[in-house]
Amino acid sequence: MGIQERKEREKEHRREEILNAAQKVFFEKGLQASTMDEIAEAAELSKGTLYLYFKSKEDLYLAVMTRGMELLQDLFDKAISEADSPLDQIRKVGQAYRTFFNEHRNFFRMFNFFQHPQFHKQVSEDMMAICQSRNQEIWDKVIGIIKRGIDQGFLRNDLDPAECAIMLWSNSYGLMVRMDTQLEYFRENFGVDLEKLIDKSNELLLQSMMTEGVREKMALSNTLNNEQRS
Amino acid sequence: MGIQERKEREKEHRREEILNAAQKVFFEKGLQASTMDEIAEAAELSKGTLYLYFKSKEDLYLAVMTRGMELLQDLFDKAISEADSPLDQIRKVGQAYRTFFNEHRNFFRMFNFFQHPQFHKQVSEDMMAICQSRNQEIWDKVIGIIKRGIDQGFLRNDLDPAECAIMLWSNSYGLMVRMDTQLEYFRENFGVDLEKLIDKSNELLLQSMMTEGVREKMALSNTLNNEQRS
Amino acid sequence: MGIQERKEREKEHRREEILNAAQKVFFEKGLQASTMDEIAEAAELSKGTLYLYFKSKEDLYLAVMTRGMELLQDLFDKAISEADSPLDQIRKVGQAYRTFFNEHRNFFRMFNFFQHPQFHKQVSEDMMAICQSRNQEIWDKVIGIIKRGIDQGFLRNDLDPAECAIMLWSNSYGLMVRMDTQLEYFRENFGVDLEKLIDKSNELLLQSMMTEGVREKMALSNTLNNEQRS
Amino acid sequence: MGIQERKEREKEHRREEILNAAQKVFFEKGLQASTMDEIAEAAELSKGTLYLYFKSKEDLYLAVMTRGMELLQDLFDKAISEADSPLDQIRKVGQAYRTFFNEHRNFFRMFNFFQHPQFHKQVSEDMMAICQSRNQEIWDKVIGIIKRGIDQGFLRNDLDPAECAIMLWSNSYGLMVRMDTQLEYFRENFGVDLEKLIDKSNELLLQSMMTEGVREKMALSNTLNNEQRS
DNA sequence: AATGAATGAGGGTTCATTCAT
DNA sequence: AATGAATGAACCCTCATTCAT
Repeated sequence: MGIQERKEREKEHRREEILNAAQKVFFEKGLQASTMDEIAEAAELSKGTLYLYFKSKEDLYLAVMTRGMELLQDLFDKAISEADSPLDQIRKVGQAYRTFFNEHRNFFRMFNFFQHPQFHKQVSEDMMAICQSRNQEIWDKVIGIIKRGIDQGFLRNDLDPAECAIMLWSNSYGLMVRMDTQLEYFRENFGVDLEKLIDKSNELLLQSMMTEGVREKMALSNTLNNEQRS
Repeated sequence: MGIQERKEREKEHRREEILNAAQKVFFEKGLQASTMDEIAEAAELSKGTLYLYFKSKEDLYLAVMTRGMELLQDLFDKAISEADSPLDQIRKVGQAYRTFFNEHRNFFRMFNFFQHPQFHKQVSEDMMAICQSRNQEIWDKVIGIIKRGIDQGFLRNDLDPAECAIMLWSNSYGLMVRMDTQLEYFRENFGVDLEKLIDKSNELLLQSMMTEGVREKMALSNTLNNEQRS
Repeated sequence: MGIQERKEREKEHRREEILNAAQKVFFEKGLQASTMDEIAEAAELSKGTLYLYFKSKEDLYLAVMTRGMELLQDLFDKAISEADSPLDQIRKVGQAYRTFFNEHRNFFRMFNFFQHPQFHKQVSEDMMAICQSRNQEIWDKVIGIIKRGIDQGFLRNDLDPAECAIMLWSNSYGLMVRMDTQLEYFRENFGVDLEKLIDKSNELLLQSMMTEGVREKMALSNTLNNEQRS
Repeated sequence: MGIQERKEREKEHRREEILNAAQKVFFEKGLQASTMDEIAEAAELSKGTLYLYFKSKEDLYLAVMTRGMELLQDLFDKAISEADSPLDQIRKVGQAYRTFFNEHRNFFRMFNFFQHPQFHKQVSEDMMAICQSRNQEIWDKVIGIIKRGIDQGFLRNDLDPAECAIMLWSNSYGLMVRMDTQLEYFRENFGVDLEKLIDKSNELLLQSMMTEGVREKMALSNTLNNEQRS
């Protein structure tokens, strides 16, 4: 048994090494421009070995994407579990998304890239199905939080939870894409700090979704906080 | 003279035909996955002929992108010139962007695609420069409108025009990407109509930027309009 | 009649212009690397027009080579006619060859290039035949001079005129090739002036072919010349 | 270990096979007119395989040239080491060059071809540098021998070793080119045996460079030899 | 399990030549 | 006579994948 287990572990370890190499190369060049040769070299393995662990280049890419999706899900799960109220959950999930964007930019870009319908035609249906299912898990999770926020009276009950989730997400997403591609342009030409703008914009949007009472309570606590600070 | 003119026209016409063919192929497969053979076949011309009109595949791609950028600029220019107030300009430009998204979806996707840093590595610096310069023209135009809106008292003067432009644009953009990729998913699972959500979300955002007076006047006129309709 | 003649002249003139252009391009890049487009552009004519005057790229190349061969023949003919003795003829022809090398280096190289058997396979048999016939005319001429030199007692009658011609020619030729490719190398590393070496070497070789009497007479006249100079 | 060595040998062997195929094709058609397809076919391998062993067509060509240069150098080295006096070295090196010309005619032609300035433009600078450095090694070697011949009193000390080397080499070279291209012409039309002419011409030239004493000693030994023979 | 040699199907681009105008 | 648009056959090189060892 022990031998078999060790072999199992070693195999898993080798798989991870290959994934690390592939991830590095894919991040740099994207799916098409990356070659199996490069990945093999980065993994310090022969090209043939890659095919023992992954059945194609695309399969490798999918495995890397899966890593990223798991990473995002973990961040979200952690945010949710650490928060002490539905409102806090929403905020922390938002922060988690921004963390993902900032600290795993390459995955953020990979996901963006993958969204393009052009891309879909170059990829097997299996891969598409897997990715979409993952994606929907995340959306279901986010919408679930908002729903709880409404049900527990934190957010206005005239709002649709799915719509709120989409608006909050898309608001962040849209600004992140801008930040990823034009951070310097806006800073230099218009003195705009996109990073702060994301925070600000998201908080404003969230407040407009809160019930009257919650908003007032929050304003009060902010005032107190500010007084304490000063 | 007539002969030369006709030849000129025919040549231009042939160029357009090639562009049409290339556009079709690029829309379907993207830059890398499209081949000159496919484009030549779509254009019903020999591959060599393509090179009489465009010096490389990339050049062809750039020409297609340029078409799209001109299209977007024209839509924006038309929107601006037809509007009768800065506020109306902002709204009409927003509508123009949504029109572009709805009626020229493939160009919208192409631009998205082009933004990816991975993509930049596969494209000449010349091409990047041209596209970025176009892009900045558009941003300058949009920010200009908002600035006028503030200067003429329609929008709150405590706001930064560039920040407003970015927020409005990114808000629409984020939702459009969602709509482009998950329209059906949200409609079927949560009954959300993304198209309406874009309108709604944009109008809300815009209102939060207006000065008190303007917002009230608008609310009044809306009431009147609604009464007239009913 | 006058009209036809003028047309004839114009046509000839146009042909010359094309040849000038082709020559320039061929000199720079050689047969294979030169394109009809380049030649057409250099001639400020359309590509199609080239084919009205020459039936192929190769044909054009042949015409340029012919020019060069005529040039060399003219130089030789002039040298021969201006000389006042067989010995002087030989010397002047040698000088003419060196003049050709120095002032029409590109033709010298073209001929060299053309000699390569590899090259022959890429060229029509017609072309080969024409060039070889020209080449033999020149050899016949040179050998003829030497023969006269022997017959009239200037050169040793135990020598074979063809052998002498070959030795003189090849001696110059071998040094010229060296000079063409390694002039700098030998000057910088060994202080050798290849140009002077050609003169010296040729004169030595020629003297070794002279009859005793002629050599003494020449030595005497050189002494006198040197005394006059000093 | 044995396995690795065998693989190493096999790989080397395969490389040689490819080189043999390439050599054959290059000899026939030259660099430009030879295609990788032809070489692959001659090697009975796929085109892709060629690129596992050589990074480009030019690299393959360079490898073939290198073979030739090594061959010539080996011949020269052997000639030098087998000779028992500087004078004998010079003679044996001359013979080695003639052997190279006779037995490796295609390499002789390849080197000629490579000298053409036109050719240089079609070849990478790296390649040029490598070939020139090889070429200079040979020249240095040849000049070195002559220098020793002078220093040890075999050759006249009023002569420059580099000049002598150039004259001897170029004399042979010029006649070889003639022989390569017009052997038949001269034999049939003028009864000249170019092969013997090279020997004779080279020996004459060498004698004119010897010191008086050496020349007399040689003449004497020749007389004796001839008497013994008769 | 791991290797890495071998494959072969393209991919973008070039260019001599033709031909309708 | 002159044009120049169009062709199509190559050419060099790449790379995902396979397979014998």
